[in-house]
Amino acid sequence: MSHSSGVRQVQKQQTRQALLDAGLRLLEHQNLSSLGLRELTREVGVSPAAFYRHFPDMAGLGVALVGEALGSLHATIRAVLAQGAGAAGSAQNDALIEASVALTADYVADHRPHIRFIARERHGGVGPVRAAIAAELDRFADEVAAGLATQPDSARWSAADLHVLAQLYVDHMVATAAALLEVPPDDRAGHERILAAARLRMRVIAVGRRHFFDADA
Amino acid sequence: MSHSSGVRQVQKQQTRQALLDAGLRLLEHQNLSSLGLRELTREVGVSPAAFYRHFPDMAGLGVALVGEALGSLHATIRAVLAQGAGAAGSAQNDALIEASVALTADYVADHRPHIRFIARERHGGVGPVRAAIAAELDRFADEVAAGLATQPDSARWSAADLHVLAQLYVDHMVATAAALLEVPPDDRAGHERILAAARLRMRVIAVGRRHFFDADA
DNA sequence: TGTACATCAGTGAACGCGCGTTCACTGATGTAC
DNA sequence: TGTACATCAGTGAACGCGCGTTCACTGATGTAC
Repeated sequence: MSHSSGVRQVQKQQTRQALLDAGLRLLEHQNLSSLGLRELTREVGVSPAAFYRHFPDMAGLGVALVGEALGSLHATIRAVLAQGAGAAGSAQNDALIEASVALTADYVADHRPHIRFIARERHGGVGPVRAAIAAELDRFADEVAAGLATQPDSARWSAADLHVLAQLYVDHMVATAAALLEVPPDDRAGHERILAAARLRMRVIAVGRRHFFDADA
Repeated sequence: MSHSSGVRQVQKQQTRQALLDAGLRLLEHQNLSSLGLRELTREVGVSPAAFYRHFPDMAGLGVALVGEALGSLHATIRAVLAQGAGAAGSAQNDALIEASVALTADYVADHRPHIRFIARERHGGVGPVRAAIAAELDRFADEVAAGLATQPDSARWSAADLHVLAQLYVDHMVATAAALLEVPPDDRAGHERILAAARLRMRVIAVGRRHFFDADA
């Protein structure tokens, strides 16, 4: 039988993970397209040729890093949005906004290098990586749109328009995450300034959604 | 005297411009940090060493490209915003939104490579270039904030909060420009879909601003 | 205007270097019986 | 359990190549008188 947990498989996974970890470390200050294969394997302590046992090329490693960076976020996002299901009124909305902003802040704090990588490569030069990021962000927009749809404030909204609106939320969260990266991790004041701005903008969007179909909108 | 329009100066400027033009062309499919000096000078048809007569390094060329890409936009933005000064009501707002979206669409159509470069390098690996882009976008936010301040819908807004809101407009325009780049230039349907989504999102933001201080906001 | 000297944009050769990829290999792990 | 064979992650050497930077240079343009 094919032992998926044999010693050999485990060791191979360890090397693969070491490549991903070292890649993330080296990508903190450079683009994926300027990261060298030899530079990476040197950092890990394996021979250059060993790289090819795990990835076909650097784009392959980049796509794997996208999964690592964003894959675990879907469940978390759905959980946050579920707490707002059916809720109405500005108090509930504010609670949801606060939860979203806190989620963003926590995730950036815990995954700085991953988020930096995503911000760098989102519009970067490596096609497959750009496509992988776009696909993940699209899924986020799907999830946000589904979450919005459960709220009374979305009553008169079509599914298509809610999806367009969801993209605005996602873009804004990515922009907020990128802004947080520009500030040193221990700059609490700078950090809080960015989060306060994010809350304000999200509130404007939420108010706009609620009043969008008003007579004087 | 120092002839600023002597033959020598003119020729030097021509070579400098040729470097910028070739750089922009080559950057259509790669990052600034993976653009080679020899690759660039080969494209222009000068010796590698000639590069150093014009720029200290690639980051220097990148910063010059940022100025080329965004420098001319400030006057245009101010002109568009001025047409909304003092105007109120959703009709005027829609006209202003339409003008902003049209401006974005036209600028992207006329400057695809420049905008692609900005999107790539905004969070890219080259520090001075990132800083130059951030500075230009900050100036845009200043201008948008000043434009918003002249409108009745901003009556109850503080200058600081208007500036935060202005960043949302700027981020959204950049996101729209980046989305336009993902679609082939001649795909009119895809083009129009992106612009329609941009209009919808801008209208949500505009409605949110107007009703932000309502009792039930 | 003409002449003698200064400037400086662009040249071309040279340098040492690290790159990505290939290949036959080794030896620990896995499998069959 | 023990033995003989298969698998395959990682090795290490080799390859040809293009890179960024330096340097003394050339010759057209500019300046002084």
